[in-house]
Amino acid sequence: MNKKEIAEVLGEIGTLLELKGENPFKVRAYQNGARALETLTEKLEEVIAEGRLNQIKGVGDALAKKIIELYETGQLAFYEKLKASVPEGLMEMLDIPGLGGKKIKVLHDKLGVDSIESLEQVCRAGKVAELAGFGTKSAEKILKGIKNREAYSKRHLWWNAHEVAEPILDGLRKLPEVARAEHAGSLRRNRETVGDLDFIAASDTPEPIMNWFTEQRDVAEVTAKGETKSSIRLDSGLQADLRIVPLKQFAFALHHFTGSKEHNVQMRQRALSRGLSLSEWGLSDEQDGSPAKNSEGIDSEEALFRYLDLSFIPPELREGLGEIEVAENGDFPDLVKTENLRGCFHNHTNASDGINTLEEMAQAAQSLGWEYLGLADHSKASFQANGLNEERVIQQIDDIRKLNETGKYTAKLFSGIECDILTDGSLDLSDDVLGKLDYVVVSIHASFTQPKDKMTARIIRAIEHPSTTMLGHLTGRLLLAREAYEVDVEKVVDAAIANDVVIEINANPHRLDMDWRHWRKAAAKGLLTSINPDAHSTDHLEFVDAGVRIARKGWLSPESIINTWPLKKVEKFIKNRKR
DNA sequence: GCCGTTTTCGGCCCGACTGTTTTCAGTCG
Repeated sequence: MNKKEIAEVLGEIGTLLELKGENPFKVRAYQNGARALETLTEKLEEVIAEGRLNQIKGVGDALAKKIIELYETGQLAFYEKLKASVPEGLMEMLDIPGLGGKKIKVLHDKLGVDSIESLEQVCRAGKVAELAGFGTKSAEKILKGIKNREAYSKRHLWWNAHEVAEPILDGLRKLPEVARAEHAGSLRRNRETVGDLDFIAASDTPEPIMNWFTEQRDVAEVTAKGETKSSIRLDSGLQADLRIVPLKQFAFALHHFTGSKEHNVQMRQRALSRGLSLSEWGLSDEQDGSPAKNSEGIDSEEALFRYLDLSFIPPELREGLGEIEVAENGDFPDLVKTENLRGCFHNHTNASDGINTLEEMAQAAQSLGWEYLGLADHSKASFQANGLNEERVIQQIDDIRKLNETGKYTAKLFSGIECDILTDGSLDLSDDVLGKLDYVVVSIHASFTQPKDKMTARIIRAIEHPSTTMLGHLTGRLLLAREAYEVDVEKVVDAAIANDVVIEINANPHRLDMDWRHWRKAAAKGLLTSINPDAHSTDHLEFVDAGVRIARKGWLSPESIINTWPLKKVEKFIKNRKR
C-alpha cells in the first residue's frame, strides 16, 4: 500500500473509533497520524527502511507498527476487526448535522440503528425523542439532516462560494453598526473547494447585525443564533457563519477563524510554550487568565504574529505545513499577484471549441492590459472539440502572423496548440507542424484509466518531445466531479525540469491543476509554471485570478511564473525551448 | 495513541451554541 492509501486507512480507523465511543484523544492520534503521512515529503519506503517512522511527529510506536503492516501486506488485522464490528451505515450518519460519534453510538446501542434508513424509521416512530439526551427537536433535526444530506455535505468550488460570499461581506460592511468585516475560513485561505462560509465582524452592538444576517434573502434556515455567533443555511445548501466580536478582539477572531485548524493548533502550542493561552478572544496568561503583557495593542494579524516573534504569514499559507518554522526565521517569498501577469498561454478560439474569435480574444487581452496572449486550440484527436488538423494549424499560424503584422492590437499573439498526448505518449500532430508553432502545450484528453506507471511514462514521453513547451492540466481532475488520473507527480516534475518544460497551473476553477500541494517543493527544485485560464471565451480570461490564488497557496513568486515575465524575456524563453 | 526543560503519567487548543437538562454533554469549527 502506498502513503496515501495508508493515510486513508488510518483516518478511517479514527472515524471508526469515534463511532465506538473511544477516547477522543486516541481518535485524534489516528487522524494526526493520517495527516502526518499525507504531508510526509520523503519516500515512505526509505523512512521505513531506515527505521525512522516513529521519528515523524504524530507517529509513535503503535502507529508505526500498523503503518509497516499496511505497507508490507496491504492489510491490517486490527483495522479489519474494527471495521467488522461497526455497521457500515454508521459511517455515513456522521454527515448528518448534530450527530457525532457519541450520539450515533447511543442510537445504535439503544435502538439498534445501523443505517440511515433505520434511523429515519425510529425518528418517525418517535423512539428517538424518548431517549435520554435526545428530544423532539433532535429527532426533527435528524430528519431534516437526512432529507438534505446531499446538499449539506457537499463542498463548493472556491469560485462559486466566492460569488455567494462577496455580496454578504459587502452587506455587512455597509451596516452602520459594523466597524470592520472580513471573510475567514477556507475561502480566505484560497482552498480549491470550500465547505462553508465564515464572516467576522467587529461591533459593540451585535443584535441588529445578527438580525440582518439571519433575515437575508436566500436564507433557507437559521441553525444557530446567539450574541457572538449565528449560522444560516442558504438555499444552495451552503452554510454561512457570522461571528461578531468587539473591535479589540477582531484581529484574534480573524486569525482564529481563518485557521486552518492545524495552523491554529501550532500557534496555540507556540503561545503555550511562552506561558500564554491563545484564543479568538486574545492572549492571556496561562496560569491566572490575566491579559498577556502588552497584548492590548494587538490590532492586526501582523501585530499578533509579531508578538509571537513571527513574520506575517499570508492567510493562504496557513495550512500547518511548515509556515510557522519559516516565519520564525524570516520572511516569505514575495507571493505573486494578479497584477503581475502580463499574458497567458492556454486559450481557445472558435477554431476549436471556444466561442470567441481570434480578434475578440486579442481585444480582451488588450483590455486586461496584457502584453501578450497565447492561443492554443485543440488538436485533431480531440474530435469532440473540433480539434485542428495540420492544415488548419498552418492556416491559424498564418492568421495570427497577419493579425500581429496589422498592429491592430497591442497584445502580441503567440501561435500555439493544445496538442493531445496520444495513448502511447506520442503527439497528435506531425513534428514538422509542431516545429512551426511558437509553443506547444501537451495535454491528455482520452484514455484516463491507464495504470499509474504507464500513464507516467506516457506523459514523460510527451514532455521529452523537442517541441513541447508546457504540460497542460497534469492530472485531468475536475474538482468535485472527476478524480485525477493515476500519475507519479514527482517523476513528471523531475522530467519537466530536466527537459526545460513548464507545467501549467490550469486556472479553470474546476481544475486548479497541478495541485497547490506540490508547488513549493517543485519550484524549489527549479520547475517553472504558467498560470493559464484554459479560456474558452473572453470572459474566462478572468480565471487567471483563481490560478494566482492557487500559485500563492503553492508559495510561488513571480520569478517561477513565466507569464509574469516581460514580452522580450518570454519570447526568448519559448524560442530557446525549441530544440 | 502521542508526547516530554512539569519526561513514563497525565495531560492533550479553546470556546460558542443547542437541546436537554436544571448544571451540562455533545457537536462544531
